[in-house]
Amino acid sequence: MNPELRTSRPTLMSLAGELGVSRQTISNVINNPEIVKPETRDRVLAAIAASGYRPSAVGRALRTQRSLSIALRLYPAVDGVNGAIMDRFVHSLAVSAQYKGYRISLFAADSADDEVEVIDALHRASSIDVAVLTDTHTGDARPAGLIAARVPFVAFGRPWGADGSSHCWVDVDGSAGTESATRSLRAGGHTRVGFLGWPAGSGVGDDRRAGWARAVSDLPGSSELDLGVEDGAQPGAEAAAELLARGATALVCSSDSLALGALTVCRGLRADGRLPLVGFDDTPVARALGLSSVHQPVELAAERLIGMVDDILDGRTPPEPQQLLTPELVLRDLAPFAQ
Amino acid sequence: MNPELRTSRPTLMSLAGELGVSRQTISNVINNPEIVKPETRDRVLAAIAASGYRPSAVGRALRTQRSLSIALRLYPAVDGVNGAIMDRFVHSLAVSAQYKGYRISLFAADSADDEVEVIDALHRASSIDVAVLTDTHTGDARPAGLIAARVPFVAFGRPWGADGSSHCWVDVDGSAGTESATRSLRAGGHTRVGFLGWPAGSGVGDDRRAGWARAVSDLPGSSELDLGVEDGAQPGAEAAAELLARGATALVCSSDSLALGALTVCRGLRADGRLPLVGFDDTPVARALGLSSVHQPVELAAERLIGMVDDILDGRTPPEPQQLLTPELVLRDLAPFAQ
DNA sequence: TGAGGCTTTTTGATCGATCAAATCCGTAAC
DNA sequence: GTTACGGATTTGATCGATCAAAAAGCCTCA
Repeated sequence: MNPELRTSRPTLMSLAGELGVSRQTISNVINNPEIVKPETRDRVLAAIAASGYRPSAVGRALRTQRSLSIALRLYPAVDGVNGAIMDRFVHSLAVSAQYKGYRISLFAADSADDEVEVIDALHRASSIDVAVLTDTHTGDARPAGLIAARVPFVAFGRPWGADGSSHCWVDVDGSAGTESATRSLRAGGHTRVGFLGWPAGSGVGDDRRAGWARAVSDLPGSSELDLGVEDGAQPGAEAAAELLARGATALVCSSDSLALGALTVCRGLRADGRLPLVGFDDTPVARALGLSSVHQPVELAAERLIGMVDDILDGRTPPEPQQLLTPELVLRDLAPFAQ
Repeated sequence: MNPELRTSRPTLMSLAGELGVSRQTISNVINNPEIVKPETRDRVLAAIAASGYRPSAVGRALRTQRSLSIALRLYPAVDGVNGAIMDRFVHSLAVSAQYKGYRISLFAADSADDEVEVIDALHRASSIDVAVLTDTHTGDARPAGLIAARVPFVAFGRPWGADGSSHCWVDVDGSAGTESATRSLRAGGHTRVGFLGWPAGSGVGDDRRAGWARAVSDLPGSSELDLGVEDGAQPGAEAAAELLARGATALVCSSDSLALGALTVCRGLRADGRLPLVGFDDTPVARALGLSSVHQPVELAAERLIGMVDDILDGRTPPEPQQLLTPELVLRDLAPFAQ
């Protein structure tokens, strides 16, 4: 290790020596100001400000047995337009965490099992107090794994298919988003609204499909206007063409990737500048092209998750351990250059 | 704080007691295995494995004065197609850091000054050992600020306009990327290759422009085929139209955002499936659309930066404190749906 | 004068590791 | 048979904070 870098920072002891008070008094000024005599407090605060003293997070963590760090797995950049939603989430989480005095500690993993293993290892090493799971899916083994390892955690995403009350989570109601998108298209006069989604079986995908289905349940023949394909622009374009051939005049998609693909095919459907096409996730591409999309309130989700973390670590039971947030439909006119 | 969560993890002391050896012996097995008698070592290793013991990162950090944490500022998700490059970088950094035993600690900031302040505070609190700067630009005050605060750091990006040897950095040679893109278009027969970039003045933008300029310096009249506009698809489309009007038959762009805008305008220039149009950053959108682009080796950059961090913290002088990496041109045929 | 009850401050112990130095032990040399 | 040596292991001190409890200071009142 490099000794040159060991800039001798002030410590409770060094500050106490200079000030002629005990270390505990300074500690109290920081953690329990109300029990210190006002004059003493002011004198100490001035000295703290002058010296630039900051309590060592390490010393504190050792004594209190709290690292105030939150583990978050970073997935490899996905090969598609989506994933941008995760950027926003990670940033929001960093902001909320910082605000409440926590730090986000990143890690990478090769698989779900590996993820649990890494989290467990970080936790056993007291590097982190708690983990945040993202991208929950049907048959997700991570919650059970973490419970077995006794690592506290919260999830961004419902425990699809499993018991929803076994742990804390926040999720966005995707079906509300697609339902709102579908009804908006119907309000525009469309009676043949198709759904361009993923193959049945994924929790998120089925949920988004369900919202569309609710909104078209009174329209006969709608079940033919439902296609499930792999995510991506090319599959989206092909499936969109098929849906139009079956008579659809408007489309709701499970992702902006699919919508991007559908864009070209749907150009003919344009009324005014707006396309009867709605994507999902409100990614930068959708904004750039002027594509309508469903916007997830990830900032809010992050804030709620950090609130739960705070409750858990302080020994409180989160008042609302499971929260479903409502997304917002963003309607846009196609960008001039894309028309 | 919640006492229920204090699962009493094994410690050096508890393990030592059960095994009948001293704590230091176990410590040695972990940190200096070669000085421990093989039989003892095996016995200790078995006990470590059985108990699931992991050295407390906190205890270790307190003693060694090294947190093994690296600060990284997370920018708000930018409103554009770009920024995706940062995703890849952050992920790569997490991977490389983890591999070398470091952790990435995220934080958010409102401004450059705030960023320096937060980093300094984290450093004074011993939460981090070192910081990684990204998005360096002309007139960047952060390096000087961190040097003044005596916080070690490395940068992803050159110190544009400033002394390049004052600190460690890794950057990608943007001009080599645009030059290669331009030469590739010329090899395809084009003699009127335009450059669609940003207004002069930004280090990154001027560098990318310079690469194009080098590659067309022998073609008279090329200087008219250079436009600088704000980043974005709409400005890109408008500027592309103007360049074509001036006689350009091929375009090299400073970003995939600009290229996305140019895409529509350039459709007529297509020869076979490939467009004489090259973007920059190789973002997911470019891949989705089948747009040629310049790919930055961010994984390598991250690896090199972590290597430098490792050198700095261990008191070594990095053998190559400033590194310029070469990007790679990725040529693609337009996706069928986008044609 | 000094005992009692506050408020305010200080002292001792502890969290879990590593460094540095001391001790232990078996073997070889004189 | 004692000394010296080198490998293996153990002991004491320390990193920087907080908790818990003791001590000190101050005012009141008998």
